[in-house]
Amino acid sequence: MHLVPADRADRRSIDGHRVCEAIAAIGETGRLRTWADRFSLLADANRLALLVALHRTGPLAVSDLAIATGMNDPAVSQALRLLRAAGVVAGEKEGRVVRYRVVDEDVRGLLEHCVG
Amino acid sequence: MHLVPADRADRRSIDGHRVCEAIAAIGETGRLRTWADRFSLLADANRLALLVALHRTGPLAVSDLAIATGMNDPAVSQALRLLRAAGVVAGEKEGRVVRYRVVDEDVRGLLEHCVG
DNA sequence: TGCATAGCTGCGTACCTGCGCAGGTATCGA
DNA sequence: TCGATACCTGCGCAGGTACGCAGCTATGCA
Repeated sequence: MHLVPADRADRRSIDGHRVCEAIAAIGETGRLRTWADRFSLLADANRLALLVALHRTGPLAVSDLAIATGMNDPAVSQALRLLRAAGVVAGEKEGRVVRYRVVDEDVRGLLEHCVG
Repeated sequence: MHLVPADRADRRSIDGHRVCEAIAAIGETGRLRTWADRFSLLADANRLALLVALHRTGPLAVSDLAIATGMNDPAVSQALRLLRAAGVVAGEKEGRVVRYRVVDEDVRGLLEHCVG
């Protein structure tokens, strides 16, 4: 196996065989980047609290989320905008109330995995 | 249930009952913060690549990790220092080579969960 | 038609993060 | 002993992030 790209083939390795194994383990970087972005969305305590609340309680309004988490309204709105842009949550407008819910299955899986 | 803290009890809620459910779902913020910190460690594509390589290949030297990921040596060293400080990886010195491995079981679980 | 409410947006600030560069320390071979 | 190697550290820069404040739009009620 010669999995080391040409631009770094001249570097001396401690164990070339294991380097190739590691490259194979890493696989395509695009997939890792996707997961890193996902983790990045969960890497903030406030956003994580919003997601856990939505995941376990079901659809919730923005101001209710603000009360539950102790955040300010605009902060909740901005966090939800970020999550919505990433396709993690979706909001449904009912009159002047917007109720959000988690729609990304991968994120649901992560939430289940960490907070049961 | 009156789970809304006194400092935000005056805010009007859309559905007070669901707010209390959400607060119960969030639970103690310390646990969420711990998980957010964990996710934060996986939220960088390079760090994630290092962890995946270590998880699936086993103990690896710093320069081999640098070759496998295409990172610079100091960047790998700094990333490993961060992960080591968080108790996620541990290094074992053999002569002038330091081989790292993943020691945090929760992180191992996450790595299994996302990249198999 | 007024007015309060629910939510969104723009902007500025303070903070954090990742990386490259230069230089330092420790170990091994000649 | 001398040099090369493997790794670590300090520093500075560029870029990103989260949040508060002020202001906006839209909906519903009296």
